[in-house]
Amino acid sequence: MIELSKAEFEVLDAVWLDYPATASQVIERLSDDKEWHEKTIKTLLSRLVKKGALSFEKQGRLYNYTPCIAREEYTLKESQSFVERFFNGRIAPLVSGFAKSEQLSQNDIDELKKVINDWEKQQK
Amino acid sequence: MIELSKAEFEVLDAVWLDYPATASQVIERLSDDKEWHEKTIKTLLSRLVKKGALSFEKQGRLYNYTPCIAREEYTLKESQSFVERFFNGRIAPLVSGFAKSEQLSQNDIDELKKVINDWEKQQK
DNA sequence: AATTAAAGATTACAGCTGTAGTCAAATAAT
DNA sequence: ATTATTTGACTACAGCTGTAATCTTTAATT
Repeated sequence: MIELSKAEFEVLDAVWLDYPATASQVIERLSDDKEWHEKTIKTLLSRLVKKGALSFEKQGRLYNYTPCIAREEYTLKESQSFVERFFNGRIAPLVSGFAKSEQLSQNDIDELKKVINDWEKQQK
Repeated sequence: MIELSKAEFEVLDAVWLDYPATASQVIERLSDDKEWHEKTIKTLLSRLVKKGALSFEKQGRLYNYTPCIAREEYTLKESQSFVERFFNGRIAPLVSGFAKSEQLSQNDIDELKKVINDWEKQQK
């Protein structure tokens, strides 16, 4: 699995919003939340290319970046390894921790029920 | 929040198994799964002390290490920040990803149902 | 008492990370 | 055409990480 740092992931996330995207578009998208210098973001874009998370095509002197992986695929793999490391691969203890510390809303519960329901339907 | 690297967490996890624990006990506990050199583990123990994750008391020339945080507390904080970063703070999409990719067993589902049930009871 | 062994402290070192600055080439502006 | 600007490439640098080796002190052995 491609290993990305937190900062790299946030930049990739900005590309996932809509792509292909140029460096300046990515910089624009990140400008609200982040205090990053333009150069910083460009460095991170380069590192993402080097790591194989982004590809690009030249459009004149600009680069048009496109993710090499789907967000869902990446987050799933990260989730798996997270749950493996912290909870021995079991997901319920993670959810349980949220529940115990009042981190769950009724909406979360409803969503979880739906996931369970869909799963059960899937099993026929 | 104390930031720990993966390797540091694994060493701390070995201390959580039973503590206070000496360095050689920790080394022993890790010897099955890990190929780590004794020196490596001692380095990680020192770094955990420096980061405030472990404290120790001298017992003669040995150190007896004790965690400064509970495992549940640490994993909860990590879970929160994980879910925040990858799923905008919502837990259901994480579970949903597991479901879609056939990562859930009937047992996981049963455990999740129990968590939901307990939560609902809690809300009276 | 002298020697050896073991524990922790200190040092090492390359690769990753956050966070840019500088440089060279291409383009836009005058 | 010349100059200024913008883009991406390359360079920088300290702190974190993985992975130990060496040094110092203290305890165990002979």
